[in-house]
Amino acid sequence: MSTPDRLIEATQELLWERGYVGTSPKAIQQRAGAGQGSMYHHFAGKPDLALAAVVRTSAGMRETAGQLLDGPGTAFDRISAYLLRERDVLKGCPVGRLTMDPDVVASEALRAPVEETLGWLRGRLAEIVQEGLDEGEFTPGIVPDEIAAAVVATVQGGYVLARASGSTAAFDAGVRGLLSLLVRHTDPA
Amino acid sequence: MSTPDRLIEATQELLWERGYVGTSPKAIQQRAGAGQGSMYHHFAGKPDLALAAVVRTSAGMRETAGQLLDGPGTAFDRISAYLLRERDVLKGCPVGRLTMDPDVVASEALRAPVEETLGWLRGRLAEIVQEGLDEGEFTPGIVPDEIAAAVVATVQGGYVLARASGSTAAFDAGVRGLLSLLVRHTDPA
DNA sequence: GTCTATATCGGGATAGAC
DNA sequence: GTCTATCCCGATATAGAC
Repeated sequence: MSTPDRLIEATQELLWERGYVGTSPKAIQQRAGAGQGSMYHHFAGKPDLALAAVVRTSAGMRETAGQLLDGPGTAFDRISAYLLRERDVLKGCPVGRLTMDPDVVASEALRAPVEETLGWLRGRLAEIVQEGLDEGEFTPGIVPDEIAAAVVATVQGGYVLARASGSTAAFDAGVRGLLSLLVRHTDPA
Repeated sequence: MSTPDRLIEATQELLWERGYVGTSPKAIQQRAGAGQGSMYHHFAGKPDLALAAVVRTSAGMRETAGQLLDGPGTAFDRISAYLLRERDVLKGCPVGRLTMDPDVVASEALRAPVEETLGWLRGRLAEIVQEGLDEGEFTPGIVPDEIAAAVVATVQGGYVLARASGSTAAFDAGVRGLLSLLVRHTDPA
């Protein structure tokens, strides 16, 4: 792999583990096996490198989620597939995590891909809920955009509960709770 | 207010705004209007001060949430009151935020109050759901602990969505979505 | 109790040799 | 392209005067 690629990948990992504030250029260089000069040759600095990493991480998340949401089955099936997919729960969400970073939120450039990605996810989920409504799969009256927001929030908040307790149990409980509420709105006819 | 109190309060604010990694002793001193020597006289160092701050913030959150959860009304009313309470949404949760801080999660001492507080909240909500089940207010079959986890996760994840988009709308949408699913499990008889 | 001085280290980057 | 040298500043304290 090329040096820029290794630098970006190392930055992706470190942003996930330690956030923007907690990630130093030196740590990036060491993990990438690249020297100081090499890093500053390819990238303007920490913000530049972070942007490249965030963009790549965001694209990866869209790819992963998209596959599940575009998959086969009913609307409920696809939402379930997204919620129940295997995750490294205790590591949290590499995209959502960034919203707790003051420097990321303060930077229009860095926040943009985060907003886009989570916005896309909500939009895609809302479409699926709408499809379910159209098919008569859900009880009329629920609002697609609200259900979509609740689904994404449950996942993002599940990470918080899991990390607080040091166990994935809380994440699973939240997901099951949401699904148990949603399932009763399906029409098995 | 005493100097230690001002130091703790300044630390509470900074931990909320910038997290543990992003908060420096110097910043604390400046916000508290205390000198270097003064801070190190009253507290052993940054971890010690942070612990005092986290404990106090946790107690405050229990106090606030407890009042709403112990309030009047049906189980659904009290859960609604908790979800719909006024919040500084874009600031996020001062307790949940800490779970994204690697140094907090790595420290048994610092993580303990976070775990306790969120655990207490889930437990209290689960009790209320159970009361609702006992009263025949909810459709049988839902699992109190799971619903409780979903409720707390929706709030914590709602903060993430709000901060990502720079708007409180996503938080509100998620909460309304969850309530819309829950309300249909109530028995208005 | 609070102040100032001092110390060490790492963050974040630039400069110029190779 | 990559390396090493160098720079400045802030993070996180300790020491000792007042």
